[in-house]
Amino acid sequence: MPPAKPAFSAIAPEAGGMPLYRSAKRALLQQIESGAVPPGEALPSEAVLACAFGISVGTLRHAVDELVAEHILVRRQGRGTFVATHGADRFLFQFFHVERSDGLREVPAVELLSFERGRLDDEAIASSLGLKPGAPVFQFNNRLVLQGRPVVHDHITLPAALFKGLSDKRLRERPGTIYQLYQSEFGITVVRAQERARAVPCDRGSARVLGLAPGTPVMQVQRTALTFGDRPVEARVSTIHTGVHEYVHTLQRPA
Amino acid sequence: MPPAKPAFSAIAPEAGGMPLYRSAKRALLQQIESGAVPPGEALPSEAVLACAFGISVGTLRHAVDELVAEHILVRRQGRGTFVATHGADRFLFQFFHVERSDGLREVPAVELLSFERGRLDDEAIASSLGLKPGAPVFQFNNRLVLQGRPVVHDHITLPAALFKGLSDKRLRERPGTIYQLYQSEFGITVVRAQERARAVPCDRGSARVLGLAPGTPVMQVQRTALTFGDRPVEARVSTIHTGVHEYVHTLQRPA
DNA sequence: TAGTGGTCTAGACCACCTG
DNA sequence: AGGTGGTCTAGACCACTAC
Repeated sequence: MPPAKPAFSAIAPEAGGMPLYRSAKRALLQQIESGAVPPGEALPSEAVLACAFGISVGTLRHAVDELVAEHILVRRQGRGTFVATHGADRFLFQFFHVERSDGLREVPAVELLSFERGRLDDEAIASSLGLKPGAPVFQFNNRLVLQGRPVVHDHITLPAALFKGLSDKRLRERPGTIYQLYQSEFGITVVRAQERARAVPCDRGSARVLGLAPGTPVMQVQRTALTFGDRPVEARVSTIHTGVHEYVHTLQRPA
Repeated sequence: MPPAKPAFSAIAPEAGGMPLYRSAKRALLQQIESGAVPPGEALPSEAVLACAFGISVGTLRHAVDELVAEHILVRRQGRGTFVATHGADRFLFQFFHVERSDGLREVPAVELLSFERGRLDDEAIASSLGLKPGAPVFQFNNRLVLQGRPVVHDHITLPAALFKGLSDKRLRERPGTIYQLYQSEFGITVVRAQERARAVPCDRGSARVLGLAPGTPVMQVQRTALTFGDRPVEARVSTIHTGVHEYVHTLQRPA
């Protein structure tokens, strides 16, 4: 069954104790998650939505405000409110934190080094994805190149159940970023991620990928990428050569 | 002159093209920065403020909403709206990102290892603080201990002009976190920070502090802490032993 | 010109906290 | 009981975009 046509029905008043704007937010999220309003598409206008939900425009705006703050919706004055897409811009500012020491940022060039379908044997990855060891997964390795230098080695694990039909060909021939592929080809929108970083001596595999001597200190970042409802969809181990480039982090949003 | 009494006067309508709620936000920020409403104190009620500014309550709330999102104000239902303070809680969740691999977080025990007043000679630190090389600064070293293990070596540089009268005694005898000291003793509120991380071989100094063999891979995090208006107030180099502990980072706020 | 989101108003009632 | 912030309404006008 293809995605159902959007259906914004009146909000059930029996929602116990929950403020109306929360109910409206949940209803909007549900329609977005279900694919009834695909990424890039415009929602009905605020007036129409408020009427459909049986609430005032101000209350609806409160709900939309929160979804905009979470980068799930994007408002464009005079045009409408749109479901967010994974453009290269968003990827760069929200999910890619490596830049040159002088602050230069660019979209990395990606090379697919290996690709295989197999069964999950790493227990840490299994638990971060909420899977049992032995679950079918795709695993592949990428080399990310910035300013002509290999800087990041990514080892990525995806639950096979969520990415049916993924192949090295589709990965190689994708037009944009990996998260754009997840979204456009598999209907999976990454909305959030958690990362844990360590400094480790570079192992032989990453040393070859990055052109380093084994044992060189590198940053190892374990990322779990999450979709709506904090459901994990990707486990990634990034090995970063921080000679010329650095891992950047701003604590609290810029005003 | 001690901090002026709070003066919330009508918003100048000649503020060119700026929305009223932005003007209100600036006016609130100005009163907070100037110390007219010290950290921990309550603002006048929304009704009073709106009346003083000559705007409606809804518009005032819009301004306050943004300051709450930036952790500059805190709302407490039934009590009032307060200027944020640097409690240990806030420090832990906003500025301290080291936790044990299993997720255990705790407030670190801090030991002051050295303290001196001198002149700035590091050019990178000078530029991050917006100072000229040779400017007078305080520099000191801390060891942070978690679960009985030395985990972080901090090297901190403060502009002497902003921290007049700082001494090793006052640092050692402070009751709470360092940022609480900045706020309560020097009127400096850290609202934001930028960090750049690298993996490096541990140098001799940090190796001694952390009880490691020199050359062990460690994370080196350079932080610039900022106050209102993005003015830099602290430069810090943290050297982190990521054997048992990790550096944690969540991309985008939890819903 | 018509439709969208952006700003703003002037109320209302509720939930919570303090006295 | 009285004051606070939290929610909600039903309008208004403006700025921007598309056609």
